[in-house]
Amino acid sequence: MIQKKHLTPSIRRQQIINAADVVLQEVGVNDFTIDKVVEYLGIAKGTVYKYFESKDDVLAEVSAKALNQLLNYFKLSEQNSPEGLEKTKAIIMSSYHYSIDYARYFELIIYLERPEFHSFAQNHKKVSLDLQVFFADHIKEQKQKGYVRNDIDPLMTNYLVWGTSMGIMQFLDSKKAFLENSENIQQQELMEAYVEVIVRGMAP
Amino acid sequence: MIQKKHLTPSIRRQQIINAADVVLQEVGVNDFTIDKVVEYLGIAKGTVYKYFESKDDVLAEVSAKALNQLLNYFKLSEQNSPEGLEKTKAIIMSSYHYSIDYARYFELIIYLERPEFHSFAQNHKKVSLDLQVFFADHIKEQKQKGYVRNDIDPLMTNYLVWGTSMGIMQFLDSKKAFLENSENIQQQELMEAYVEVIVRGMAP
Amino acid sequence: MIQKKHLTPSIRRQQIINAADVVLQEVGVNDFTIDKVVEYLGIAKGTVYKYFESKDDVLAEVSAKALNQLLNYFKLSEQNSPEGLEKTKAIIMSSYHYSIDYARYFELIIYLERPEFHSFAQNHKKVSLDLQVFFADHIKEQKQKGYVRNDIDPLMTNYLVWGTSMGIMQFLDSKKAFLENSENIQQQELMEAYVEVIVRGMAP
Amino acid sequence: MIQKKHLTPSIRRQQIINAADVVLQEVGVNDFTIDKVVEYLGIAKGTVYKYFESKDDVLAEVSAKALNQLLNYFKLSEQNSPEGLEKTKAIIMSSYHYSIDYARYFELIIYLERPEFHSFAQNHKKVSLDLQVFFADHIKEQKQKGYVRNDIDPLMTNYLVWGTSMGIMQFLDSKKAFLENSENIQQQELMEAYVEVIVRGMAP
DNA sequence: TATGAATGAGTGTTCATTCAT
DNA sequence: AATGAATGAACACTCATTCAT
Repeated sequence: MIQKKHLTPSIRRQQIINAADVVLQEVGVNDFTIDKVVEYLGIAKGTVYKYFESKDDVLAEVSAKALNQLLNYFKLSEQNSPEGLEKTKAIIMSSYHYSIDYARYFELIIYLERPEFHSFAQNHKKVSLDLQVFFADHIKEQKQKGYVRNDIDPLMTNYLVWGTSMGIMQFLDSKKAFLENSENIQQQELMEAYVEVIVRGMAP
Repeated sequence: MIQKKHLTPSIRRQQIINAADVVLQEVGVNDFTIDKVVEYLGIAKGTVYKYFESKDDVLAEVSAKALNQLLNYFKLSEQNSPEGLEKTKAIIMSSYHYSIDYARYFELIIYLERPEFHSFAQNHKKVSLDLQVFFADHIKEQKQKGYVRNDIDPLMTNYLVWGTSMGIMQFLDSKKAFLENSENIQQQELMEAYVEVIVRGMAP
Repeated sequence: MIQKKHLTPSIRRQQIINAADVVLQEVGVNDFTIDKVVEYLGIAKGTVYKYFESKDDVLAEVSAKALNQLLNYFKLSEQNSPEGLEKTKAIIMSSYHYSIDYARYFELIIYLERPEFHSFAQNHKKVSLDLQVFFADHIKEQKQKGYVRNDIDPLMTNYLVWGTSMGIMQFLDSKKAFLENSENIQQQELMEAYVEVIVRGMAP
Repeated sequence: MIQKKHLTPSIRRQQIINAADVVLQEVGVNDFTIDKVVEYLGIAKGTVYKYFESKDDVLAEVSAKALNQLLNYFKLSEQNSPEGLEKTKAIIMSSYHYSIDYARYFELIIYLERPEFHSFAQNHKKVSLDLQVFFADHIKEQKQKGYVRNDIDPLMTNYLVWGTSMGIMQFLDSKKAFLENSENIQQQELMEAYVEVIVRGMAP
C-alpha cells in the first residue's frame, strides 16, 4: 500500500485530464475507459472519482481542451482570411480542417452530443459558450458590415452552422456505411459546396 | 420438442425484420437487442444469425422501411407544394416532420451513421439510393426550371442536404445537453431558418 | 472459447442453486458473490444471468432449500412431541435448533428480510407460504383441541411467532456486540424462557 | 490554509456525533458514510478517525442518543399508564411508537444488531445497560406487586422482550418482501396481539 | 434448417481506512 | 491536533455471437 505523493488538487485534476486526453488520442471515445486512464497514470481508480463525478465528466473536461482548440482554429482562420463572406467561409471551413487534424477530438465532440451523454462539467459549458459567442459575434460584425442579410439572427445562425457543419462532417466520417458510391466523393469538394451554399444563403 | 415450421427463407427474413421493427418502436435503438427480437418472435437466436450477419445488419434492414417512409414524406411534400424553391423547402422540411412523426426511425437513422456501425445490408443501400435519386432528380428539375443555380451539382447537393439536415435535427435532439440556453430555441424556428438559408444558397 | 456441455435448463438451474448453496455455506451471505458461484462451477457469468434475474434471485432460490429444511424441522418436532402446548413449544424450539444446525441458512433467512433485499423468485414465496400454512394449521388444531385460547388468530399468531423467534435468535446471534455481560447468558435458557412465555401467552 | 480551531477533545467528539446524527436523519443508516459527516462538519476525514476507531463506532455513539430517546419513551409510558400488566404492555408498546416516531433511529438500532457490526463504543453499552436496568427494574417491581409470575427472571425477560419486540418490528418493516398477502396485516393489530401474548405469558 | 445454451470480456462506481505532511 | 489526498479491492450485470446437436 504505497501512498503516491500528494499533489495539489488542481494539479492532480489536470494530470487526470491530460491522461484522459492521451488515452482518448490512443483509443478513441468509443473505447475510452476510466481503467485505461488509471492504468496510464498509475493511480488508483478511486482517485479519479475524487476529482470527477463520472466518466462522462472526465470526457467533458477533455472536451474543453478540444473545443478550445476548435476555437483557436476559428480565430486563426478569421485573422488569416480576407474581409467579406470569405471570412465566414474560412471560419466554417476551419472546423473541417480541425476535424481532420484532430479526428479523436472530433469524435469526442460528436459523442458529447449523443442524448445518452450526461455531464455537469462547467468548463465544457464555458468553452461551448465561448465558441457560441465567438461565432455569434462574427455574424453580428458581418451584419454590420453588410455582408450578411439583415434578418439573420446571430444566435440562430450559430446553432444552424454548428448543427449543419457537424452533420456534414459526420456524414463524411460515416459515408462508407451509408451510400454505395460515396467513397468517391471528394470530401473537400463536398465541404466547399456546403460552405458555399450556407454562406450564399446568408448573403443579402 | 415442436419443430418450428420451415418457412421460405425470404418469409422468415421478413418475419425477423418485422419483429425487429416492432421491438425498435417499443424500446428504441439504444435498447434494441437481438434477444428481444427473438423473444418476440419465439424463434431461436441462431436462426436470426442464419439470416443476418449481425445485429447491425438486422437494424439496417429495418432502416430500409424507415427510409422508405422518409421517401414517402418527400414525395408527398413534393406533390403538395407550390412550384419554385418552395418545393425544395417543403421537401427538406418534410424530413423534420418525419423526425417528429417517426422518432424511433429517426433515432435509427442517426444510429446508422455512427462510425461504429457496420453493415452490408443490401436493402438499406437500395433505399438509400432511391432517396438519393429522388432528391437528385428533384434538384435537376429545379435546375432545368431555373429555380436553382446552374453550377449546383445534384448529387453533391443531395449529400449536402442529407448531412446538414440530419445534423440540424440531431442538434435539436441533443440540445439539452449541449448549450446552456438552447432550451429556449424554438425547434420549428431553427428548422425554418435552416431551410431558408440552404434554399437561398442554392438559388441563382 | 471452449463450449461447456449443454445441459437441460432445469439441470443447469439446479446446478447453479447447488453451487450457490455450497458457496453460501463456505463464506456466508455477507460475502456471497456471483463471482464465487461462477468460479466454483467453472461456468461463465452470463450463464447464471440466463437462469436468474439477479444475485438476490439466486439467494432466494437457495433460501427455498433453507426454508424447506426449516419446515422439516417443524414437522419432525411436531411428530416427536407430546400432545398439548408441549407440541407448540417443540415446534418453536425446533427453529432454534435449526438456527444452530444451519447457521448459514439462518443468516440467509435473516438477510432475506432486510428491506434492501429484492427478488421475485417464486419458490421462495411458495415455501414461505408452506411454512405459514403449516404453522397456522398447527395453531388451528391446537385451538380445536382447546390448548390455545379461542380468540387467537392463527395467521396473526404465525406472524407473531415468526417475528419474535427470528428476533430472539438474531439477538442471540449478535449479543456479543450488544450487551456487555450477555456473553454469559445461556442461549438455551433464553430460548426456553421465550418459548415458555409465548406459549403461556397463547394458553386459554 | 486556515487552521481549524483546536477544540477540547470531548467537544470535538460530541460535534462529530451530532453531525453524524444529522446525517443519519437525512439519509438513513444504509446510506450513511463518513464522507457525508465530514462534509457536513467541514473537518478532515482523518480527524474523525482520531476520535473514533471506525465508522461503526461513530454510529454506536449516535445510537446512544437513540437508545436514550427510547428510554424516555419507556419512562413516559410507564408514568402515564395504569397499574398492573397494563403498565408492562404500555412500555413494550411504546417501543413500537418509538419505531414510528424515530424511524431513522430504529433503523440504526436494527443495523447495530447485524452480525457484521463491530464496535466497542462505551456510551452505547452504557445506555444499553440503562435500558436493561430500567426494564429489569420494572419487571422486578411487577413481580413484587404480584402482577408477574414469580419464576420470571428480570434480566432474562429483558432480553426476551428486547429480542422479540425488535423482531416483530423488523418483521413489520420488511413484510412487503416476505409474505405474499402480509400487505394486509394491520401493523397495530399485530403489535397488540404480540403485546397481549407476551404479557399474558408473564402473568401468574 | 433450426435450436438455444453457453460464452466472458468489459466497466463504472463506492467508501472505509491510512499516513505523510 | 488536524489534514485530506490517495488507496484499491470489490461486484453486479450485459449482450453479441458461436456452435454442437
